[in-house]
Amino acid sequence: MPHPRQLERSAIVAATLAVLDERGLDALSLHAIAKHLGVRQPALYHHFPSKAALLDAAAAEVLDRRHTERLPRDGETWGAFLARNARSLRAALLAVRDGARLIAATGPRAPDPASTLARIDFFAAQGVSAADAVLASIAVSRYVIGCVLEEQSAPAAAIAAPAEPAPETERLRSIAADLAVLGPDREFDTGLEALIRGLASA
Amino acid sequence: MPHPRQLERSAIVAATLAVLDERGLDALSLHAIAKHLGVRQPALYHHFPSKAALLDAAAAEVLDRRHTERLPRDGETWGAFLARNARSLRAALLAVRDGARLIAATGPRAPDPASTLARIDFFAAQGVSAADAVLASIAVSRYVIGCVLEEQSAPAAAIAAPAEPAPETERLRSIAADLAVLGPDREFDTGLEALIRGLASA
DNA sequence: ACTCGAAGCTTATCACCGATAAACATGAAC
DNA sequence: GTTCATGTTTATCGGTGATAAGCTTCGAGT
Repeated sequence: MPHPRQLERSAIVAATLAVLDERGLDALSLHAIAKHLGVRQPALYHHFPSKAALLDAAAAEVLDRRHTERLPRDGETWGAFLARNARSLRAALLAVRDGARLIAATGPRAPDPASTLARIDFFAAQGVSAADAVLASIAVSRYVIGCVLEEQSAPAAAIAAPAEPAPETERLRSIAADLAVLGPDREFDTGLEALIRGLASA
Repeated sequence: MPHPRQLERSAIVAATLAVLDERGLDALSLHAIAKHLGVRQPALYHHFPSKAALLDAAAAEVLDRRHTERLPRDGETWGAFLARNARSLRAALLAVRDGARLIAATGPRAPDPASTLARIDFFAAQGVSAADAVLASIAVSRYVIGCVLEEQSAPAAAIAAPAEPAPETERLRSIAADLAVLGPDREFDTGLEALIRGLASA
């Protein structure tokens, strides 16, 4: 290594996430990332072959760092595990600006085979077939991504505010207000718990 | 209207969807759309204030045109309606290349108040509160978007194919193969039916 | 019927993006 | 001390969304 290597992959990924939090995914440019590192833009290409590869690494970093609840615990029901796993994934995506879009934009992540098999065995020990276990896991993760995608996209203005206050819309406003007090967490949990409950009664 | 107006909003939207199907969302440029219309790129700005507005219109067009099953039928249970609605939404998104990403990229769509209230009344007639009705609808639509997003993003290579065929991975391959024969529709329906079943047993 | 104004297109151009090529610097290996 | 690969730089390319200014054509007003 002939150079003091002032640039490390991990530093670039960290800078990427910092700029992402500042500017959002749409305004995330290699120029901005390089500037954040005190470096010129083409320097990044010595560590990542393309912007897409850099975003891939950033997405993986978010999941590795924050999506911690990935393994089942002893004595846990598979439903409880799926719920815990889902909430962990959601928290990870919410922790970064445009986190869901970031994960969706990058290619499909491949969980390491060992933990996948551990999951399958964990389900099998409770009488769930491998196919059903994978189907349930997929359904839950897709629900989570769909939820966070909308949570981060919408400006939290539940139902659109129309120009003139017709009597109908007043009723909608009131319903939207009822929804708003529940909060996004409750909103998410309602669907999550329903999904898992339904998977259990298959 | 002083000019023969060779360009109509609807024609522009149609061209946008055509180019989208040819090139995909990432390669969708105003230049390509204009070329498809036999027109120069800045001409589009006389009909849409920005590319985002054009994509908004295109997304709305997809939903208006293809997501047809939006209203409940007489005598239908709310679960059956939600399932029919969800499958219609999924079909609409799948009908266009990158359909889910298109819908996700554009702002939140506001369904017209009348049909929203009709939905709520339909749920109410079966003893479901307005808040629960909206929560259920939101959960289902988010699940659908999450599903189609992954269906259109993944190259259908269920679980990643590793380089060396370790004994573990062979088991995974076999499970993945079992999953693949079920097909994406069955995969989607499994989660959808579970979600609705769970919502019903709240 | 002639003008006039504006709609709708054009050409020209801008700043910015991701990406590549080539030149330059630095430090380790011998 | 020379060599050379590594990692940076500057310069540049094609393409993007967007804006400005000019030209053409029609419809409206008198």
